[in-house]
Amino acid sequence: MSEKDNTVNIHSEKNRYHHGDLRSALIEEGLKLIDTGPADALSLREIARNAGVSATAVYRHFPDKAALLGALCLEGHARMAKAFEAAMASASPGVEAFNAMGRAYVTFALAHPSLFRLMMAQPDGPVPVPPPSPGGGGSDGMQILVNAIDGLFGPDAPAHVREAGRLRAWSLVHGLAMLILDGQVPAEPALIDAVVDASVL
Amino acid sequence: MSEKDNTVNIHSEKNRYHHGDLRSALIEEGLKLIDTGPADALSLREIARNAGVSATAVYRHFPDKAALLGALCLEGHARMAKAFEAAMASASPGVEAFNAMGRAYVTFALAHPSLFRLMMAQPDGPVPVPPPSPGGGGSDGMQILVNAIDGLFGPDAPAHVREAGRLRAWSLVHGLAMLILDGQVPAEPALIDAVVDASVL
DNA sequence: CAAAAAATGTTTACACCGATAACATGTCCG
DNA sequence: CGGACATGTTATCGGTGTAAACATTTTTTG
Repeated sequence: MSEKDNTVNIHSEKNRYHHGDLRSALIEEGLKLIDTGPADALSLREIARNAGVSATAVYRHFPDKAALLGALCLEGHARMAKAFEAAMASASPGVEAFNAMGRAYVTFALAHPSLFRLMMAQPDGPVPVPPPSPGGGGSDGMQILVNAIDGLFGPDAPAHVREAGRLRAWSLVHGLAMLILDGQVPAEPALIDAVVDASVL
Repeated sequence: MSEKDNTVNIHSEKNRYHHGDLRSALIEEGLKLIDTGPADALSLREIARNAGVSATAVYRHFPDKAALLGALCLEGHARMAKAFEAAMASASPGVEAFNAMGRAYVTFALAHPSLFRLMMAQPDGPVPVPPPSPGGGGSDGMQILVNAIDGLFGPDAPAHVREAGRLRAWSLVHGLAMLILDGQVPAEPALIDAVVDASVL
């Protein structure tokens, strides 16, 4: 078809370029889909379909499916960081803030099961709580959490003590979240509180 | 081929029936395969292929892929129970035995990553540590673990205290195992000890 | 401004997967 | 022997991720 009919095809704010920026659209659709089903049911083709584009178009923006999922993880970590900051803000400093953080961790996992799973299954992605290993990056605003934990142990506690405490707390909330997500433990708020509130003992 | 050459085809202890019991062979091949790769790469077709049988033959013994995986989980739980009993046996009763148990949990997870993941992802399967929910079955020899935990809290401790302690300990070791399996935390034995040995604090 | 270059999207194709249906074969029991 | 049954196979379907070749649009450049 060499003739254009009536539609302007110069980029009119919404129909710019070929699609308008795909890549963002793909990430958006991906996030929308991943919250409505198991993580392994998330297919590249379905994301593309929902974005109104051919399956192989995805490969112009991501080298493969894993890369697209990686982008979803990144956005997920940003959201989790926001949830942490909010929890941190609405609690007085000290143990209370620490527990609020733990609750926020579990709450986020339960609210976005597949996304959470995906985030944690990304071995090279950012990490919510930096492990005691050298060079463990740590994600966006998570320094807040680290500071909170370090504060609990006192600023003069040896590094390895603070690090072990960090890992212990992380393991506890992570394990609880996973067990609930996998259906091994019921999602009763009382249970969650009982575990989380003991995380610093 | 209407003639049989030399092999007897009456069931001679090993070549009985069509295959000699498939189903067991499938489970065996499945367990062999799942320990040499990621869990989601475990395909029904590959298991059948390795068992020297057509893909659809599987459906004579399992209604679908999930059922076959379920059978793998069952065997996995049996093995984990064995590991627990061994750990329990080689430690003096009390806190020491309890910590040995936690270490055994993490050790099993690291030794059989995909199988462990599969076992834990089975919402309806047996559960290594019965959660505080009513009717939580608990797997094979796991009553030993429950008894050990209950012993730590004293026999006169309220039920909900013992149950919360159980869930806390389980969450801790499970979270640690998962974080290591997902590559979020390095698998350093010192770290594992630091976390596990604090599980009853 | 026009033509070359780059970016973006589509069609086609392949190998793999889980699952169903129809068919073939071996085994057991009357 | 001969049917009834259990078991295994082939053919096929819709689904997936991905690569190759092609088409189109935007950008860049002479």
